[in-house]
Amino acid sequence: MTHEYIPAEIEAAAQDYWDENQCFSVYEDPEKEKYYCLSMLPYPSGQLHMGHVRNYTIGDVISRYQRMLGKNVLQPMGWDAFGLPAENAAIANRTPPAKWTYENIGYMKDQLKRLGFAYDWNRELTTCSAEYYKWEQWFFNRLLEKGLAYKKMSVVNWDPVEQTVLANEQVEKGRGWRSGALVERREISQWFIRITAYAEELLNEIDNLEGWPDAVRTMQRNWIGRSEGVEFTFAVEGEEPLGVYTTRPDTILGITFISVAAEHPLALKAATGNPDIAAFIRECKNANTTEEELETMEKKGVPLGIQGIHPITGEKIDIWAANFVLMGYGTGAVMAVPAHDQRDWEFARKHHLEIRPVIKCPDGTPHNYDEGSLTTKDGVVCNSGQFDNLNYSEAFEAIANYLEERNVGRKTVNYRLRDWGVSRQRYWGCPIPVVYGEDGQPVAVPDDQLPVVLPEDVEFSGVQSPIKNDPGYYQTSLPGTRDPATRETDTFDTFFESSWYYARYCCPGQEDAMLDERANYWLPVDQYVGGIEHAVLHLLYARFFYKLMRDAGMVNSDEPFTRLLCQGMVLNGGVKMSKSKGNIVDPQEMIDLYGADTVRLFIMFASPPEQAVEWNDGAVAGAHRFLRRWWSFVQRMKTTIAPARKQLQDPSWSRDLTDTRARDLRRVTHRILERVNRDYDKIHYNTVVAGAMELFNHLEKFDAEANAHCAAALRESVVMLNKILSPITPHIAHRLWHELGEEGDIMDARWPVVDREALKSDTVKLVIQVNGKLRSEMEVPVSSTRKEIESMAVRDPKAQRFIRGKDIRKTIVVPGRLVNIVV
RNA sequence: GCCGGGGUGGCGAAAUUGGUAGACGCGCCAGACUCAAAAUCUGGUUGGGGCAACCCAGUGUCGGUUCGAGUCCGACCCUCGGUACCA
Repeated sequence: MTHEYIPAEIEAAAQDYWDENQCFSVYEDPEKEKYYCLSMLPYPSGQLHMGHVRNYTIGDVISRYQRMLGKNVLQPMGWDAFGLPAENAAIANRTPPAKWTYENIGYMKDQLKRLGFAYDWNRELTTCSAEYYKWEQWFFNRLLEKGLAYKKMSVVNWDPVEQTVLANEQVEKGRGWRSGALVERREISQWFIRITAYAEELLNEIDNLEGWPDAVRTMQRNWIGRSEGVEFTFAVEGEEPLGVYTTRPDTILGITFISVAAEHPLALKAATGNPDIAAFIRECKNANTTEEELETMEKKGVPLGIQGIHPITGEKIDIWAANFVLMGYGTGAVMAVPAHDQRDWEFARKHHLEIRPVIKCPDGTPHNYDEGSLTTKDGVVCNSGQFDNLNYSEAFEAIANYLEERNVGRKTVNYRLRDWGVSRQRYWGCPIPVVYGEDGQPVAVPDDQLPVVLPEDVEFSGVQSPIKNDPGYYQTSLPGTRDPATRETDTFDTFFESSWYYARYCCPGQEDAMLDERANYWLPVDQYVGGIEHAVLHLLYARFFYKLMRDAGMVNSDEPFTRLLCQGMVLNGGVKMSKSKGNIVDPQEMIDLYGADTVRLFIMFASPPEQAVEWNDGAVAGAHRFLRRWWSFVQRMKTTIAPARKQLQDPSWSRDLTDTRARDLRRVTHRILERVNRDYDKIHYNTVVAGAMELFNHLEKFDAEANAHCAAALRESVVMLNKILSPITPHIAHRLWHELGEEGDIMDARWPVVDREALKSDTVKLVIQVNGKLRSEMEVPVSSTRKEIESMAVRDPKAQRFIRGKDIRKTIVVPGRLVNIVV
């Protein structure tokens, strides 16, 4: 059997062909409609995992489909090469991060090639190369010039044993994951990018992102968290006034205490003469910095013995230090209204603080806080003097105006979004291009001295960043002088690299600029594909960065990603594949065993792209079985259907097709095609594959040898099915295309179009329901009127059994679907 | 805690978005081929009842709207993603 299905041979041959003919290299062609399909670039962790395979197969199917629709398709690939895992590997293997990273890239690139992805490899980029990050440093200088980059104190996880900053991921139950030491909150000076200056635009433009999943749009809206409220101050004797922000000014008369962060100046000052407060502040340092931790930990506090003066009543309100308030988020102080806020209520109950209701219960019942009958929703104000009986918006206005007139407050818009902290105290990242003079003031490294190159040949044995201990790196001079200076040894957050890589793909080889005019041919990205875990951070930073580039005149659209698809995870045994769970299925083994087409087919078939997919060895074998059957079917039939090739080139070939069997096959084929095309457009590839299998089941049962009409009909279906499968299983499709004697390459073939004539049928099947329950079905002429359908349904013998002896109250006819008789 | 998803046969899922619940595949059962097994092919396969035609129940739980609900509304349970230094 020379015509056995041997994927290894077929796939290697197809890949060589694509490589040699540069089939996926694309150029700007103003004559053609462009389509930019982008998959999130991988972190080069060592090997591809199934999540990558799924992500990139989805992107590849989209790209190949769009190409067959006649578009000029760009699909690039690159490496998100900076990051923490390289440092961990360096410690574990005593390999410098750069070496480890480049080796991984080499291996993973080979794996990607073996999966047959239609990438334009000429545009490959690696974010840890100085050619790439040079432009990041250059752009940072532009942000400095505009005042969009600045320094401020900010909290980090400090490991007192290793004397280093830990990522949240490196903190386990409050302890450093290697040292086991209790982690401390520590404030250090860090670089920030002013994303809050773009908060309004980032929020408003979410409305225009119609090609994005609603879930992501909602999450981004909530993350930005625009609120309208009032900001006002409490006078504090001998101190600066204490500012707070609230969205509930209607409850201001219910304030019974104020909480400030443990790091707040008022707390620190109070601690000097009070060991209890000092101890509490020390205790607060032993906490993680995550929001989750902040919100779920036990709420603790101590009174500072100082009071703020209520701006309306003039009452003295006790100020507490609390562990759930963080310095640096807002003012570091919050007002507390325990009668109408769950957290404040719990805190007040614990510390026996006054609970003063100022909003009437909705049903008029009295407040009973021992039972916890808490009104947290807005309502009618009470116990608030002149503001009594106002509703929420009236009270909001009246109280805001009151504070504004007395110059102690004002209405304001607030965002939950905080500025983007980009400093990382790590080695394996892009150096922040700044030096510090002897006065400690930061000075930008001039453009002509960029890039500031990260030394790659380093000893990395401990957890400390090697460049922080390397005078050869950090000792320098102030630009344009001989004055000694010290380099910034922090590096950028790796989200910096992934915020603009999609634009750089458009400008391969450009050494003199960050981007050039080619970017505006390809951008914005038409379809972005990646994991839902990036719903907020990466996708928000990338949107922000794009607007920064727009305002720097480098791109001329407002949003980087027109459509977004978030693929689900790959699970095994109901949980995510991971090393720690020991449930990893190695894509390489699967490719070796079955071939890339089988792996691609399985992963597209098993689940809709947005949903989690469960790995199933048996189903993979099933996908392979299908390809083998399809392959041998074509081998068996290709001679029979060969003579019809010329005939099918005439667009009106089917007009003379009189054989009923041939016409039936065409009806089935085009009905399935109609569904398949719809599903391709909607990126429902699991049902595309189901449709392909269904069509194939029909073809296998079809007798093509009956006559020439049947042979022609089968040829149409076979060629069509090969096209339908080709974006998903491109190698076998490429080969069979040639075996079928078709011209050119299938990747440039025209996508099949539904023949409306072929769909036509004389009759239609209708379901008969009685009281909404299925009781019978009937075949009626398509031309039947509503009346005719009703009377046929009522006379139907099976339906009669449920109608007889009862009054027909009404009859509902849904054309083409059903009749429901209500008795 | 907060924000956002998801719960449908033994399993992955489908259902033209309010109109036949379970397409397609996996698994399983039976049969064919074989000395036998594997592979392959054919048929069956939501559960319960019935010789059968058929009947009843059924889409996480409870309630509601509707001629009709997996789909819409309300409450709840479980689970997954994110939570600003994992990427």
